[in-house]
Amino acid sequence: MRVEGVRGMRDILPEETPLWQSLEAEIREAFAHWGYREIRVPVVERAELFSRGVGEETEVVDKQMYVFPDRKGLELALRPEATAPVVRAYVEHGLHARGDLAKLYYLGPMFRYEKPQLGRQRQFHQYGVEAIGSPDPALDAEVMDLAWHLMERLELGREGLFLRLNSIGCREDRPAYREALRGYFAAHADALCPECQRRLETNPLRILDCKEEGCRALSRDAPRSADHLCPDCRAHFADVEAHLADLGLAHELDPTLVRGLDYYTRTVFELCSRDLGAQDALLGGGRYNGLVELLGGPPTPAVGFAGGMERLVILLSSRSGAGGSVPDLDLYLVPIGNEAKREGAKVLSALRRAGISADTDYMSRSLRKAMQVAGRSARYAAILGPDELARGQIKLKDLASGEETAVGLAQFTADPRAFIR
RNA sequence: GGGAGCGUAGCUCAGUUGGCAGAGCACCGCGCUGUGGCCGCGGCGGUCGCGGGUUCAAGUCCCGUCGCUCCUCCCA
Repeated sequence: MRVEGVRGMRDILPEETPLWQSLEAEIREAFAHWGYREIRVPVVERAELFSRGVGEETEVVDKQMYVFPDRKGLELALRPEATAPVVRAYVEHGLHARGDLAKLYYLGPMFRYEKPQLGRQRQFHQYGVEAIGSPDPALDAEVMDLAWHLMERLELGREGLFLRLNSIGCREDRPAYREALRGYFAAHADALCPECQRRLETNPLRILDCKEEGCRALSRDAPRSADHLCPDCRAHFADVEAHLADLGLAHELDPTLVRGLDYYTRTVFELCSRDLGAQDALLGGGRYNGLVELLGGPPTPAVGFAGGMERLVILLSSRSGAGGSVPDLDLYLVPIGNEAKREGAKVLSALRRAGISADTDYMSRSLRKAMQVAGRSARYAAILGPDELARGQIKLKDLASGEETAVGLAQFTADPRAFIR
């Protein structure tokens, strides 16, 4: 009986891992240049962290979260996003006590139960930053600048990218806006889906990103959040736009952009690619000035974003010139006969300890076949047989030039770097 | 959540009105006894995604199921 993998959770095979590794390295380096330090939080959290932090009514929590009781009945969840866990850790470890801006980044798997397709898995990988502790609109802009830079660094270029921006106001603005929405939608309640008729009471904001066609049609003419901002929020938004202009970052105002998570306040944004199909969002984020307090910390403003690794992998691997097999090994040992094989194992061990990547055949291949393997996987072949053993030598063959030289076995193992460049 | 398509060898895919499951690549061996890349010959390799049904006979037709992909939606 063959046991298969779980739907929506995929293996990243050795052919792909080099791309993932270089991507991770680029992300880490970019984040470090912007002053962020890595934080690693657990994959499993209490379910209530997300239902309270992200919002009970959000699609992510309500429909997509993996929730399960542990052996003592505690409700746990596989994290669907990392902002809430990072803020939890920030509060729990008193990072706010330093009275400074905490600039944190993370990288890792997230879990959402939804229909898998290209660029959307149930286990997927996100990278993201959280800057916790400042309300400065310049910081909003800096975070977006970092997002842009990351794409430039990956050579995804500006031409296929665009920045969507909106402000959804603060908690004080929300009631008025909510009432405006409620009033608007209530007048057309019979055209709403049953789900949204319920949302009319619980969370009218969510109606704006309902999937039903009827609700979407109504949403197009719904009141806009940007028209319901308090003076402070309006000023903040204007400052953010001014700073973006200073940094040379073009953006599109999108009044329907509300983002799927409840914790956002004021600034929300998405960085999208015109080269991806339906899953065009590369990264999204915004300000969340109420979350730290909501999770038990002092009132603390914050901004951040998160992006999907899978979508970057799609873009990067689809562009030409990706891949191409370069030999992984410095040297491939080809022994002839049992005695050579035993002696060869010692040689290999010495080479590896000297920092030379080396391997040999364990498949009982013929000499010819072993040479073939050497030819495609290494820069040098080392041939060790009865003749060489009798002379205390080993033959080194440069597989690119075909040039072959016999060297003393003892000298070679003592200082292999003198022979392998 | 709604709609459509596709699952055949490790990989890419053929498979006719239902009639002996194939090719290329990869892998292994040989030509070439201890030397890779080119070439030739041979070989290994299959629960035809899974489960039922129709039929003398199913990879092929029907139903279900699982998986993948695409559109829509959402978003990362």
